[in-house]
Amino acid sequence: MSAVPDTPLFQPLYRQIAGLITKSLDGGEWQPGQAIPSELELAARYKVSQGTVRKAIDELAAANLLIRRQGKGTFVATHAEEQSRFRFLRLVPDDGSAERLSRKFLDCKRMRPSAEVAQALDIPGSQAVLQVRRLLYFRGAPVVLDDLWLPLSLFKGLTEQVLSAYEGPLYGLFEKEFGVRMIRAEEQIRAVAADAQAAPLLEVAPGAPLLSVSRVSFTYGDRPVELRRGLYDTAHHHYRNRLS
Amino acid sequence: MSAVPDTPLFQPLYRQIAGLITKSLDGGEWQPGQAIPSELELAARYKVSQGTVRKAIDELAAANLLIRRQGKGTFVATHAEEQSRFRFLRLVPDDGSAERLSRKFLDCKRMRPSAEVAQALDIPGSQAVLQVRRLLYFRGAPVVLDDLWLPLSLFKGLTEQVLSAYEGPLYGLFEKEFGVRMIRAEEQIRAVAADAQAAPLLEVAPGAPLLSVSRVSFTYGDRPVELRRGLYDTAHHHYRNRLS
DNA sequence: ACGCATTTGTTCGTATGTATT
DNA sequence: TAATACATACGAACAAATGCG
Repeated sequence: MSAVPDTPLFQPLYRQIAGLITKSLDGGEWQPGQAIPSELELAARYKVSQGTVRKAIDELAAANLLIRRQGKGTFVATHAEEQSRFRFLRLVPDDGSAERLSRKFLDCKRMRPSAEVAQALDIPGSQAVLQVRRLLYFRGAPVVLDDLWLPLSLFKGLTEQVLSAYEGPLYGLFEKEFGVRMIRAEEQIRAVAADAQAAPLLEVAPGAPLLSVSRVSFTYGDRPVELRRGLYDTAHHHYRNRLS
Repeated sequence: MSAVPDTPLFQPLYRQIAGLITKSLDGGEWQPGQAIPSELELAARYKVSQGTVRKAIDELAAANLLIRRQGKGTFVATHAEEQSRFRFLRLVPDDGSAERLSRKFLDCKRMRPSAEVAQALDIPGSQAVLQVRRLLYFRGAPVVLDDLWLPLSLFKGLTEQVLSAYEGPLYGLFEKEFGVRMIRAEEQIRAVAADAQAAPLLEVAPGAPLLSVSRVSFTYGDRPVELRRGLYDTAHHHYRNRLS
């Protein structure tokens, strides 16, 4: 007969600390790639033991918000490093070769969001979004056609020139220039037939089977900040996934 | 100029303990669904502190080999529970409804493995395998056509009758009747066109886009024990994936 | 090349809280 | 209510990696 609240009010101390650290990350107190204070410093700051801070950091490291490096410190995760480049891009060539990929931006325009886009981004239909269309090339051949929708309020100043000028992963640009950090995403994958618009861009026959990948990316606090819809030509590549 | 061994010989104590626990799991000392000894008992058995046992169990629980339940004990993970039923089946209906699924076994025969199958299962081409073909129905409509290849040596006595008689997930049958426990899997996903064989079974037009999912499942020690190739009709369902 | 300080990683011990039976 | 088991929290000590002087 005891009341069981849906959202428990009393969290263990280490989880409260994890929440405070997350709030500091969200607030920009520590920048991506930089070290956060040492465990002993944080313990003093929050008036808890080092072990409690350790457990809080363990959680955030498991969620890929932080990266621990023995002897050096604990660092804010970043998309700007080579290591994390394939954390969100799961398409790999069938022969396992490490191809370098290039890209081309086809379009970048502001627009009113469709109902679907507005719902995915959790914004009112009256709030403008930016739509970006791009092609990814593996070894010179087009393999991925991506459409991105971004809330304009978070990405003021993003233009095709800015996109084309930046080297490196898009999420690196987002976190560096706009302070928007992607920390997780949900994808919906299905097989579709290439339509008249996509087929020539991907250089496949109309009706050819393509992988459709819809992704909503989230920042701190599970706030959606990007909707992405990709069409993958999987003739010589596949989407790799690990179940555990 | 110091030698850096590829496989470090000296592992931390908690990881050695995790290895010993895994060996006991592999050896069948504790059965799926059953509780393993308490942390204090294990600490006494291995002559280490409770904290070290905790950290070892933490690792194995994170890898879904064990499940902790406060106040009750730590249990060997099992595929026989409703909760874990969708750990390996990632296909969900677009409308989010919780449909019940049924199935039908079309075939079950022993055969020599193709080169591809033998390589995936890491067995010699001379060692026979079992091939199983089945259909999964969501709400009465065929949605998944699966082919499974299993090493005959591990699944002696598996017949279409045994398969049809068993209620519940296939991996539950495998662990209960054959002592083979799937603990992780690698999938390769692509879009393909329905061929003349698959199209009528899935009740789609020939050439219709289908999701192709190739899976290799592993048991303890990363030993592959199943190859599976599924064709999913994603007209009203999608493959759900979480990136983090 | 060496030693030292710093930081995270490992291990132990103890006490208390919470969930289950 | 009591016993058991996992969960939380603190403290201490040493190991291992790193970087600096």
